[in-house]
Amino acid sequence: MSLKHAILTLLETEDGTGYDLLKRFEDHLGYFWNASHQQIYAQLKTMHNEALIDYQLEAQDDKPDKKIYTLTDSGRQALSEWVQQPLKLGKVKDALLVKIYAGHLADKEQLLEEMLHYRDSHKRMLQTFLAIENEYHSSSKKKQHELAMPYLTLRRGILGERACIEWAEEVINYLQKTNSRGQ
Amino acid sequence: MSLKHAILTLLETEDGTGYDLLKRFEDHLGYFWNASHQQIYAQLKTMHNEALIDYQLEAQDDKPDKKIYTLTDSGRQALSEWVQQPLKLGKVKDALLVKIYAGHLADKEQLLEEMLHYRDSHKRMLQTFLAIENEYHSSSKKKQHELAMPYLTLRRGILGERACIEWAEEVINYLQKTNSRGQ
DNA sequence: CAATGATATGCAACAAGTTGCATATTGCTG
DNA sequence: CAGCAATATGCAACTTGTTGCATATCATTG
Repeated sequence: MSLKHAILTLLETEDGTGYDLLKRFEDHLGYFWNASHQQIYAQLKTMHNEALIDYQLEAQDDKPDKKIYTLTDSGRQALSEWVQQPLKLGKVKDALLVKIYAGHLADKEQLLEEMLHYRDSHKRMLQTFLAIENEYHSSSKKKQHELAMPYLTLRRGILGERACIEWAEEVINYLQKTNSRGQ
Repeated sequence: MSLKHAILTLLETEDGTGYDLLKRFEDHLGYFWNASHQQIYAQLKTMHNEALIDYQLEAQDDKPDKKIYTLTDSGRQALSEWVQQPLKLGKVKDALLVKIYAGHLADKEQLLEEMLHYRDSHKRMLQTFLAIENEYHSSSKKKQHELAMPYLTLRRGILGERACIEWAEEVINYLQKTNSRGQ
C-alpha cells in the first residue's frame, strides 16, 4: 500500500483538507500517483484511526466544516521509516500495449487515430512539464535548493513523456507506412 | 478491467493452460502487464462462465489434468470490440517518485544506493530487450512481418528503459554531488 | 533417497481501487 | 434568477489485486 505514504508525503510538506490533497494529487503528484476523492477521504479516516494524522475542525460561517489534517509524530516517523526502506519494483500496466500487441485484429485507421491522440496528449503533458521546469529555473537559488527533490520527479515526467512521444512516432510511422501500402 | 483482455489477447495468439498463460505473462507481456497465477485461474473461471473461452481437458497419465483454453467466437468478438474502442489514459503509479518527492527526509546514502540498484535493474532489463530485438532483426522477413505489432511493444520497452536509466543517472548525479558537499 | 524447482490447479481472507450516489454552500455566467 | 463549476465531505456496493495456504506429480541434483 502506498496511498498512505503519498498522503503522508503531501501532509509533510503542508497541512491540508482532503480536498486540498485531492488538488495537490491532481496538480503536483498527478503524474506518478493519483487518487479519487472517495479514496482519499476513506484513507484519511483510516490513518486518523491509526493515529498517523490528526485534524483541527475549522467551522466556517455557513460553510461545511473543514478538517485540516496534520501529521502526528507517529505519522512523521512512519513516513521516514517508509522512505528509508527499499521498494520492490513497481509493476507496469499499460492497456495500450496489450492493444498494440493484438493490433493485427484492429482497424488500422482507428488504431492510427488512437495513436495520434495518444501522442498529442503526451505532447501537451510535456509542454506543461517544460513550463513548470522553466518556472523552477527562474526561481531563486534558495527555492531551487528547497525544491530539488520535487524537481527531480519533474525530470522523470519530462524524460518519460519524451520516451512516450518518440515511441508513438515510431508506431504512427509504421501504421502510416503499412496503410499506404494497403497491407 | 483489462486482465480479461490481456488473456483474450494471449489466447488469440495461441491456446494454452492457465499455467502457460502465467509463463507467457512473465516472458512476453510481463513488461507491460502482469498477473499472479491465482488471478489468472480466477479470471479464466469467470471468463468460462461468461462463455468467452472454453477448454478441453487433457488427462495425462498420473499427472494432474490440464485445461487447455481456447477462445470461443464470443471471446474473439469481445477482443476485437475491445481493440476497436478507445482507451482512457492509463494511470501512472510509481512509489519511487513519491519517495524521491519526500527525499529530504531520507538518508542520502541509502537513497543513493536504492537509485543505483534501480538503475542497474533497468540496465539489465534493457539488455534483455536489446537481445530480443537482435533476435527479431535476424529472423526472416516473413516472421518480422508477423511479429510487427509485438515488436512495437518491445520498442516501447526499450525506449522506456532508456528513459528510466537516463533519469536515474540524473538523480544519482545530484545525490553524489550534494553528498560530497555534505549537504 | 531427500530436497528442490518446475508443472498444474485452486480456495479464502483481505486490501486497494472504482463507480454511483448523496449533501450543502459559494460564486460566476448567461 | 437558473444553471453550473468549484469547494467540501462521505457511504455503499462492487471489482480488482495480493497474500497465504493447499495439493499433487515429475525431473533433477546433491
